[in-house]
Amino acid sequence: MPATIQDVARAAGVGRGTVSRVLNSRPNVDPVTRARVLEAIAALDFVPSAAARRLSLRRTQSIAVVTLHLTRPSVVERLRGIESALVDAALDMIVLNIETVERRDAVLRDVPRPERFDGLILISVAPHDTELAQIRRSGLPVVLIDAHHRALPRVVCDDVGGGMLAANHLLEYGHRRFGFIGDEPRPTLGVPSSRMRFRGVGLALREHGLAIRPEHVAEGEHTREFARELTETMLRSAARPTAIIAASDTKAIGVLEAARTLGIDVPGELSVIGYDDVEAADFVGLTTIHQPLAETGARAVHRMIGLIAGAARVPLREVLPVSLVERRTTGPAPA
Amino acid sequence: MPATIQDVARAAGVGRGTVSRVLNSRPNVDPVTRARVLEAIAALDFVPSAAARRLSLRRTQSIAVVTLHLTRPSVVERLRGIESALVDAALDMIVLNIETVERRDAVLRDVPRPERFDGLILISVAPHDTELAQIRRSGLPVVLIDAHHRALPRVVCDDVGGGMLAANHLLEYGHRRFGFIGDEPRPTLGVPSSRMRFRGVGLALREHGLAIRPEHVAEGEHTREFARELTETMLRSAARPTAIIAASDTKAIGVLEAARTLGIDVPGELSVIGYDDVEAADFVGLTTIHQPLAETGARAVHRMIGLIAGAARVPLREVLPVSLVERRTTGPAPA
DNA sequence: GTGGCGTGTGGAACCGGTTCCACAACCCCC
DNA sequence: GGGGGTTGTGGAACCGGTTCCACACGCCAC
Repeated sequence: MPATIQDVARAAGVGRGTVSRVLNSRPNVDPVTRARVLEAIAALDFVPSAAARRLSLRRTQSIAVVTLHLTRPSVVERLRGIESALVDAALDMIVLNIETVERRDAVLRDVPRPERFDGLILISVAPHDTELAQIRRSGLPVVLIDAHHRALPRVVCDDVGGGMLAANHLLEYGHRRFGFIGDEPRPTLGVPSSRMRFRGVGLALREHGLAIRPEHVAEGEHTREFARELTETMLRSAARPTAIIAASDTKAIGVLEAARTLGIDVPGELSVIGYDDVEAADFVGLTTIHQPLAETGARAVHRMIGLIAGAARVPLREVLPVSLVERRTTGPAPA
Repeated sequence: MPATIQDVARAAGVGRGTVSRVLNSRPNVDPVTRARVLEAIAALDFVPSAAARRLSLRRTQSIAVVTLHLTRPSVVERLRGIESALVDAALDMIVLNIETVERRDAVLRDVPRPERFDGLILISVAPHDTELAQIRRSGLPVVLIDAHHRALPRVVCDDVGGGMLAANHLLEYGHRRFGFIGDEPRPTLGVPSSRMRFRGVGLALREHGLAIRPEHVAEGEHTREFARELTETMLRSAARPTAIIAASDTKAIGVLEAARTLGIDVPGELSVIGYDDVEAADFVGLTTIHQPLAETGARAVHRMIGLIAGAARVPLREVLPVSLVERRTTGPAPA
């Protein structure tokens, strides 16, 4: 049976209020008294009850983190950044994972409860307007990661910039005909970062008076197999692209497989760029866009702590820069 | 400001005790009264405060999950199984990640606190004896996953069986000279599952009157590069093995790289088997051992729920079977 | 009619903290 | 030496649930 604040008070011969003041290092405690209380705390191996604290303070000391597809490497990496930052702040991290639309709706309905959490961090999930209204009513601070909502603080990586980076890298190699393999343009779950990367590519090309042909844009399910199929048809077309930008490494690997089965040499006849820099990208030798994923998590936690402390919600949007990692799947355009 | 049980009691014209009885569907409540209370609950959109509940019940409704290397795919997959099972049981999952020895010790010191958690699930972490004593004193139920401790309930995959499975597969292909690439035999963090897989390999070979040569066993750090280096020296030896079993897919991919740089054909001249069946194994075409990872998580949660309800700690050890996934890196032994 | 029992109910006490109020002790100054 | 301010402290009230006790009421049996 763990000791309570009352036990400590008795042992130190003081009142409960005084022990509480010592615990929270409040002023107006005589140094001698403080020492006696600390001694009693040590002697009894007293640790304040989180439950009682929460009830009394009406703060839970815990943050709900809602993830979409927990098992994706990019999500886990973000989670790691969040966990580490939350530990430093002595906040508990409660993870809620979403894999289906039903669960998404259930989670977003149940989560805005001030008596359960002090704040919400949503990864790749943006609330609908009715959900937002409910969150607002609950008074809970929210920070989005890798998601967009005009009215909520969010930490994102520069998807448009990443698309431009990829395109410019290929343009420098002299490529003129580009292909793009992306996610479904209107995902039922999650956020269209794929679309923003595509926009970045388009912007970079336009600066050179170029454009990507509609038949060289293929969007669909986030699997390797699907990407391979899409790529195979694209590469069989007459004026096939000399460079393909994929919205994820998983897709890029599908692209590489398609090239292999068609006997197209990479990077001799075709350059390929991925996105995410997952572990697999390294050993496949895939050129890709690297994002500071763990850092997005850490930044989001800092924003959250600020919001809990009452800071303003500005700047709403925090954008972290991405970088290009060149490996062995990109090279000069074929003559 | 959310409604409290007092508000409901007033609205329904009953006492707080009655509302509580209705909430917890206790007997001895008049159906008419019950209906009136439920009506009031609905009208006020009342949700009981978790904090107050916890304090009063002296139960936290949350489970601490301690992970070693959260970002490894196998760990995340287990976590997914745990999360899903905990949600079904209306328990919160609080994740604590370990990356360093210091943090390991800090987490194991802080975590056995009954006022914070109702139970502990440790993934790939086993407590020392002094830590175990402290956990025992706290009275918290513990379940280990992928970890061994003679006195604690645990859910593991059949590592020895997995090793045997791999070896038997290669024996059927006529291989006689085997190599093994494993983790450090005495890891500072974590559990020597690598060693148990090695034991399985040894057992299977012995049944055929074979043994693995000491110079064909290389153990070290869990990285691809390291595995590649170890393999290169092993493959340069005179009577090099015709089949290599790696204790993880990451290592196996290092093995494949080594073979490629030395110009050794896989599976023509060398067969390679990994362990884990991570996503990358699929697109590399790696033959590997598949483990029911998410299921270990779910099983652990069920054990935990049983323990919380007061079930006995037997059976202490629960072993889940593994299976072999044959892809393109194994084949008949060279003549 | 009355004693005994079961059922439904209100309300006090409790879980273990925090906060606020009241008050004592002391210092200082006029 | 009395009024006013500061400092340190104890203790009550509170956070919002659960649980237990006491009691009212109805029913049945003797």
